[in-house]
Amino acid sequence: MTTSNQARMALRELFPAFRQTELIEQLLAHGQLVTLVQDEVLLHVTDYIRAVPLLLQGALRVYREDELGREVLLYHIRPGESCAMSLSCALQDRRSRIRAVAEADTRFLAVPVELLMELNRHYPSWQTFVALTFSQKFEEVLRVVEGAVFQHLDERLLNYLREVAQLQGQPVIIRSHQRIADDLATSREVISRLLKQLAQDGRVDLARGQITLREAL
DNA sequence: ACATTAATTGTGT
DNA sequence: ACACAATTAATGT
Repeated sequence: MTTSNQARMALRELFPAFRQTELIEQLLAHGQLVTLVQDEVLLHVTDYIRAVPLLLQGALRVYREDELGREVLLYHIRPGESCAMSLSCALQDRRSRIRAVAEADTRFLAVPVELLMELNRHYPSWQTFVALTFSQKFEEVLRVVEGAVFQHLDERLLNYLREVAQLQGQPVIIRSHQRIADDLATSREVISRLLKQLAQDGRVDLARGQITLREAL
């Protein structure tokens, strides 16, 4: 089967940590290939997590959301990576309080939670991968915390724009000021004013619903 | 092509 | 943060 072979190749390439062929075959046998278009919502706050994603292509952004509405961008998941929160939830059989959205057109292998214990028991390279995922995502969350505490908002905004541009592989970001404000947990007016500053400084070009970063990716 | 409406962005307090 | 103005895009006729 072509899709299955493509997935096999992608897994080998992107997850070199999975040494054993048998592990890869297990993942392919029980996992489900999922494709998302840009901005498609993969997971709502109230959802139970039924699978752990292994990213093959594109990117997911993961938010933590509180009781009513306020949300924080936690981290991104790129090809070759997985999601610490879904692993954590699967492990504890708890609800996620998390929202996941496709940052670009995205493809991943969804590994059902029932399989996780099994993988842990039999495959040391899986255990290593899980540990690595936790450590990686922990670092990313720390960076968010650092940013929130130490950095000024204009720097955070620039970093945000750079990250988005990089993830989707082009400097043109189609996104309203409101959306950005939500991602950075601030108000739309503030973002509008900062963006105007950035435009005056020649760092971005602005158009309605669209921001272009004037620097190399 | 024109008018109407909705969405986004700008600005003063 | 809120209120409102101004601008631009989308939609219907």
